[in-house]
Amino acid sequence: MTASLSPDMFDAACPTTVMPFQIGDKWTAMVVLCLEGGPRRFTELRVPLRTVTPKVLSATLRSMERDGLITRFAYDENPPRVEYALTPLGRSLLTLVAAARTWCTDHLDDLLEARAAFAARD
Amino acid sequence: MTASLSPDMFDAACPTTVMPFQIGDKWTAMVVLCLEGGPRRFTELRVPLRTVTPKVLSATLRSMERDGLITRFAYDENPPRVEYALTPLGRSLLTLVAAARTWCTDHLDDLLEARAAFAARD
DNA sequence: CGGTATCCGAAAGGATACTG
DNA sequence: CAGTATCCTTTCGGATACCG
Repeated sequence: MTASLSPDMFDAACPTTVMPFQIGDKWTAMVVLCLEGGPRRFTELRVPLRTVTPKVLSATLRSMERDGLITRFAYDENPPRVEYALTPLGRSLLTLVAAARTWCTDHLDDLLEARAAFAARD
Repeated sequence: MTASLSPDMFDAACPTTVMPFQIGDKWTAMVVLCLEGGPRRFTELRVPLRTVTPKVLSATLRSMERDGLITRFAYDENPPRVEYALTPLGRSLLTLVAAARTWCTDHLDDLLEARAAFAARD
């Protein structure tokens, strides 16, 4: 079985929020990361994505489903159970997300330094 | 000397506008591409970026300068001349832009197909 | 549990006109 | 030439509350 997702999976002050990348909508890349280890349920995703509202998360998921990045499977059970999983297409984003994250960690200091320098002389 | 930029450098119906990536603001990645071959002037950039308004282009350029992606050099001449050029940091984005573009061309068909399928059954 | 409905504020981007 | 000034529309994301 897959381990549960940590509430601390995404740092609230994560440097990547400062960085000039976006894959899909605001939460798309994080959802991809959350699904890397296997299928997840709606509420399960809300744990690491602590501040996302249900409305926005469902919109994100539907848009990702629409684009073929994830599948949505609703079990015919009560209480309801729905599982989201990466498609091969969604999985193909992982390398790109990794590349973007690498760029961010590699160059965060440069960017922050540039901002400080710019603020100083203007 | 560097060849001039073509007005057709960016297809108006470019597939990448459909794709789920964004580097910086809307025009950032295109500016990076425009500057790949060497320094460019404001008006020169407006040729390939046909639909960008001066207000938005100047905001984009200032934000890129602020983040250390480009330099701005104003010659002390009349009529005025200003040149924008990639910094090493900005240049380091080129590989990432290339990776994103590769992903887009490789997977555009998949994404379009997924959208059509989604639209069909809903 | 897995969402939807409604309302709202902020921000991005564009249209148009003007300037040193 | 290289921008700035105003205004305006659209979009995104969040707050809150409710539903099958």
